[in-house]
Amino acid sequence: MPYSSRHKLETRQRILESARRLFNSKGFAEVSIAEIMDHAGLTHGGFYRHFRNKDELYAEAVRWFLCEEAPKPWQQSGRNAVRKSRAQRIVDAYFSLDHFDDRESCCPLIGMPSDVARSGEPVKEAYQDVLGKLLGLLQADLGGPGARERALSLVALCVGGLVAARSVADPALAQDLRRAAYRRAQTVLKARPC
Amino acid sequence: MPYSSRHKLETRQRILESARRLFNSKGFAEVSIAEIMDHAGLTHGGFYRHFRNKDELYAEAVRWFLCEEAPKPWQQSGRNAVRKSRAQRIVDAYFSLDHFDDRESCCPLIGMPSDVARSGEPVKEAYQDVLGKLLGLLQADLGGPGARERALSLVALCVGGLVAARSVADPALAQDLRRAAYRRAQTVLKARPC
DNA sequence: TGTACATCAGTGAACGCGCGTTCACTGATGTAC
DNA sequence: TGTACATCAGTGAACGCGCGTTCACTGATGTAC
Repeated sequence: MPYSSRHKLETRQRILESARRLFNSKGFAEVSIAEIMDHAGLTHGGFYRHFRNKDELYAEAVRWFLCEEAPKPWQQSGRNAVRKSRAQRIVDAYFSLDHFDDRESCCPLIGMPSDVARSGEPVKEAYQDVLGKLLGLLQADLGGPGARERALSLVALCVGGLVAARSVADPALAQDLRRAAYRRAQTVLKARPC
Repeated sequence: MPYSSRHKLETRQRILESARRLFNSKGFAEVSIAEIMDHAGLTHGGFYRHFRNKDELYAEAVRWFLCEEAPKPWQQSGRNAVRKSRAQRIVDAYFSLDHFDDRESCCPLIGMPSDVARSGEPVKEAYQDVLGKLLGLLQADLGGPGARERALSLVALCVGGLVAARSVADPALAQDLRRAAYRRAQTVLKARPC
């Protein structure tokens, strides 16, 4: 079996990374396989050595966000943010202006939600894996009896605050939405529900 | 000028209604002009008597949700829900299972957010008109100094709670997300931020 | 160690298809007389 | 009131294009000897 399996794996990962970025910023239907392969430094024909079809790639690309070597904002063990809990750091990173602006590399939870809602089960499962990961991190960190409930509403605030803000024409309104959701998330983080 | 202007307006509205439903449930790129015209009882060629192109239709279709004769859930003056404030009724309707399930006729805020985020200014302006309408209703009803801030976080919870729930494979998790966001919205409705 | 071979990742032309858009035409109907 | 006409909403064939997918081929490289 020539071409080491390591070589094939690396190529596959380049395709996935290229796909993740393009799907995130342009959406499923607006990205062609040729474009994805081109960004991965390949030609379109080779695609089918790695994936069965475009739909399979989509599900894998969503999930790829979890496996990616590149550190997620909330995984950077913030050495200069010693006082902050991990949940606090996750929420800070999620609502940050950088994350809002980064259409290519942002979390797929905010990059492609309505496309996923209209996709098949495999894609929704991949989305759920990402959402479950975030939910689990938050819940574990919050602890206590209401942890899951609080984590769920934090996820809703994260997704809604950024998705709505991105879909609005006026930048001032967008920032108001993002910041209001962020402040509300702070109250969820800091206190049990009133 | 044969064919009364009333006739042309009615045809235009049939196209908009058809487009709104199809864009909501399938997304911008996944719907063809022929399909929209077919659902409106017309053939594709006549489309360009009413709209300049598909993009223009998209923006108009988002905005059409506001003008539509069909009553929005939160506009039904609930005669049998006398005790509830209008803001309360809006939030109840928004998070209802019916609204969650209705992919065709749901609010475009939750039907097409990520498509809109990737579209041009006219589409974002239309989305903003809808979001602004909801925001204004909530804010006016809440009243007081923190009203806008609370209304903004309610919108984030509405959008995030339903959009995330729709993109997840496990129905139980979807309902957990929807209900947790709803309960959190109740605390925002009932009390000033802690 | 060196060589012949088999494998299969990657190439690029080709395919059929559906799309957005255009256009010559039809025919229903408001208006002028 | 009745009729001829002009307008333009709606039709459906046609266009060029880019897409997902297939396939015969190339050539790099791991393995067997």
